[in-house]
This record gives sequence, C-alpha cells and structure tokens, in this order.
Amino acid sequence: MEAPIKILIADDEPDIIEIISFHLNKLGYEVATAKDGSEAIEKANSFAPDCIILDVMMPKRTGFEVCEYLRTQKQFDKTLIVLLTALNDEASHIKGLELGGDDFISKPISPKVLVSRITALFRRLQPTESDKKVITINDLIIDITQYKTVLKGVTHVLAKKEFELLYLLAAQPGRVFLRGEILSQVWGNDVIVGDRTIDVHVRKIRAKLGIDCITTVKGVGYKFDY
Amino acid sequence: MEAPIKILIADDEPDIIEIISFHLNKLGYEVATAKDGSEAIEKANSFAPDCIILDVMMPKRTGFEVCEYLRTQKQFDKTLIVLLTALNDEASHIKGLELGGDDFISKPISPKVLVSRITALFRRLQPTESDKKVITINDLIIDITQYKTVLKGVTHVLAKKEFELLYLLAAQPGRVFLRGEILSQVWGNDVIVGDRTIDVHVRKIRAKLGIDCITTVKGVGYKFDY
DNA sequence: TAGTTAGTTAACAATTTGATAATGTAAACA
DNA sequence: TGTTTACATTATCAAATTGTTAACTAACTA
Repeated sequence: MEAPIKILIADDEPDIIEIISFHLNKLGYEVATAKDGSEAIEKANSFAPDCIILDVMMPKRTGFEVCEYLRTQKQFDKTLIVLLTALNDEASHIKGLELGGDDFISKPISPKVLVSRITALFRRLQPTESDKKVITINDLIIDITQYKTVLKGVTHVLAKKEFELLYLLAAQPGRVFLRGEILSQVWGNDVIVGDRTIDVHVRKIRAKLGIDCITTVKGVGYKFDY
Repeated sequence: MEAPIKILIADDEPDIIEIISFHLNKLGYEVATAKDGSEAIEKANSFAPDCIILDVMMPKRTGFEVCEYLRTQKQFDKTLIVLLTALNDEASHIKGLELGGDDFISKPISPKVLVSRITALFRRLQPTESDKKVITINDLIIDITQYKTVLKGVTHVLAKKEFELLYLLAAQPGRVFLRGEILSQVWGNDVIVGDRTIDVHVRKIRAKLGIDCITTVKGVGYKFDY
C-alpha cells in the first residue's frame, strides 16, 4: 500500500474548507488546511503536500502571492497548484497561469467538478503505463513499436488482435475491462463479433505466453494481473 | 539567433487554445492556431510548423483524420504530431500510434505537463539530425552514398526502390513500419501503387541478399530484424 | 439442479502475404 | 529512330496465417 496523496487546502471561508475536505477525504486523500496565505506557506513546508488548493482571495497573503512564492522553491517544483477563483474572472485566470498554477476551479464549488478535476490532475501527472509505447511489467515487455512481447528474455510472437488485446489490458494492470469495452477498443464499434471471440483470443495469449497474466472476472470482464 | 520553433494548435475550444498558446509563447515558440480539422490542414501548409497539437475531437475533420493525412505528405515527414485525447482513452492511444502520432496528452490540460512534454519531444528530436549515411548491422553494410549493400564482404546491387526500402527499415531495426508509412516514405504521397508492390520489393531484397533480414508482421507491416 | 457464464477445441472463413509471370516505362545505346 | 535493357508495377493465383464461429464441456451461481 502506497502512502496516501496529500492535499493542502487554503481558504478563509470555513464552509469551503469543510466541503472540500469532506469530499477529498472520502476519496482517500490526506488533507490539511490553512485559513490564510501565511499559514498556507507554513503548512506547505511542514506537511509537504502533493497538491495545494489555494483560494485567490485570502487574508495575509493572496493565493497568487503564495503560488508565486512556492514556485520559487525547489521542493514545490512538482507540487500541483490549483487556484480557486471567482466565476469568469479571466484576468485572474491569466495571472494564475503566469504564476505557475496548474488548474483553476471557479467558485462556487461544485463537489463533483472539484473531485473530477483533482482526480484528473493526479492521474495525468503519472502517465505511468498508459502513455508509454513500451509497457514493462516485471519480466514482461510489451512493445507496440516492434509489435513484440518479451517474457523472461524470450520473444513471443502474437498475432495482431492478440497483441492489441494484451496491450490494452496491460496498459492498466489490475483494471477490469468489460467485454463491451474490449470489443469497442480492439475491434471497433462497427464490427460485430460473437460472444466467444474474446475468450478465444485470451486463451491464445495465455497459451503463447505460458503464464496466466490475464485474469477472468466472471460476469464482468478481464484484467491484466501479473 | 535561430528561427523560433513553430507550433500549430488545433482545437475547437477557445479556452484550450488560449492556455496552450500562452504557455508556449512564453517559452519562445511561435504559435499559430486553428479551430477545426480543415483549418488545421490549411494552416499546416501555410505556416509550416515544426510541431502540431491536434485535438482528437474536432469539427470538420478529427485529429485522427488530420494526423493520417499529414503523415501521407512528405513535407510533414518530420513534423511532430501531438494528439489531445480524453482521459484514459486507450483506443485512441493505439489508433493514434498507428496513424503516426508522436505523443499524447490527456485532457484536461495541465500547463506543466504540456510544457514538459513538448520540451521533451523537441529534445528527443535533436539527435535525429545526425542522420547516418552508412548503416552497419553485424556483417551487413548499407551505404546510401554509394547505393550499395555489402553482406559478409560481398557487394549486392539493389535497385533504387529496393535500396530505399531496405534503408528505411534498417535505419530503425526492430521498429515495425506500417505499409502506409513505407509507401509515403519510399514512394511519396502523390504516388498511388497497388497492394502487392511493397511485397514484391521485399521479396527481391530477400532474394538478392539471401538472408531473411526483413520480418513480416502480418496485418501490420514489416520490420528489419537481423 | 437449472441456468448462466467462461473455457476448449476444431472447423471454417477471411484476410494477408508470397511467388511468379507478365506488362508497362523510361533511360541507354547503337 | 528503333532496340535493348533494367527496373517498377501489376495481375494472378497459391500458401500461410489469422479471425471467427459453433458445439460441447466445465465451472460457477442462485
């Protein structure tokens, strides 16, 4: 189990803090809070968050000032900074970009928007497997530029569909792909194939690689698990 | 002072265009924009950018269509193409790779991610300039200055197209070249040749050299493998 | 136990490539 | 100018591979 992602929220309105904290906590993030700009900087140093949500309008120091300061500090180089701005405040928007903000959320806060934006930010920051052309998992290498798979140093040649299926699943190990998802991603939406087609390809992959890296989730779909 | 690197951004959302333009401008890139696929192709021709950022979902023509088209044009041979996709759209990812995309960035855009990816792409592009004139792989020498190949000390004379095809593949051993790629690189964009043309040339190369240095990847293309 | 879902296997269909010969084409040459 | 020659392309068919289906079996679930 990895350490939870830490998020610092700085806003002078307790209601906002409470709403945001509640939702982020629910998602499993570790949350700290600050009620003004100065406290935000203190907490940023002591708490070492992965992401800082800053209200633009705060006492002591504005969100902009905090953002600008943090960006001068090496240790906050890779910290995500999200600014909370008033609706349609285009000037703040541009200023925030100049100061190094990563994203903006307009007030009033919609929990749904907030959560999806934060989640997206983190997922995007770790383009681990899904953005690479070569997937490496333990002693298995799946290289789409060469259309080949190497397991324990041995190359296994998969047919096109087999390869695409494996590549899809292995791009997000552990994630379950519904049969429908697999069909639309590998076969496309306008191709209609029978129920057993996916099974057969999965079987061929298992046979060729000689390992059981694809797990069946009955009634749901398949996932890569190795 | 060198000419600034030119980047074309095509997206139907003005906000996205603005954010990306802003950050790339700040880094000193020269930026042009297009609001749909058709305009993207127009601007690509008139602006001659070094890098094109394409939203996958655009009116008139999708990013895929634009990418596919550009890759058939010789003048966009070395143009970087970055596709903007919805989050976790693995199918688009694979499709984009097949169509010749160089990188992917998931929406919503994080300026930091964008900038670092673009920078990385250009950095990666630099050593490509060191185009070697002579390729040497084991006991096979492919010399484009003399249009000849020497295998185990024995010179084999290949015809022009044969040589160009071999040279293309051997320049990146292991990498699979799609038939479409081969056609546009060796034959050019405005030449239309039949389905069997590539095969026949491959066959002649294999026959003349007497070794099986070109591997068929069924349904995909060919790769040099020796 | 009945009903549903996945695995297995083999047969068949579809697709893709290989091989060969024939044709087209353009430069080189007499 | 006509002929030769080498190369590029196409046409055709054979061969191999790959993809899909069907029918049956095994496993799981209610």
